[in-house]
Amino acid sequence: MDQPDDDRESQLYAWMAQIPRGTVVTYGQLARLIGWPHGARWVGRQMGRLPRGSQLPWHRVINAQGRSSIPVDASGSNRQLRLLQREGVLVVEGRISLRRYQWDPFAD
DNA sequence: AGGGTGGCTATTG
DNA sequence: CCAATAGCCACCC
Repeated sequence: MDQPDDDRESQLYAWMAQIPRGTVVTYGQLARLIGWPHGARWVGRQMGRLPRGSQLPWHRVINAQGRSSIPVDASGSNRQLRLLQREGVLVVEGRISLRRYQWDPFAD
């Protein structure tokens, strides 16, 4: 039993919109939240295909190792990590402590 | 229609 | 800690 791509997409966006500033989630976590436990890779791909001009916080989505999965940009640094630091997330050796910063959607 | 490829992950050594 | 491995599955030729 599967569901149309549009549903998964809108569910994904809905969850993303809730991720608070200064916190992060993992690809796998989002996949589970939309009821698709093995959809982590698809989630990752979607991050690069977000609607133009969307305000969704793609940068708050990192991998399960607490690292950014995007390549360094032209300036030689990682855009995603810069954005996260700008909102107060501590990045040590290119890594973020999930224990400290991972968003718990059910803690509210 | 079939095989390669990821913005992935949990597990194992 | 890091690296290799084996699952995963929509997408894209």
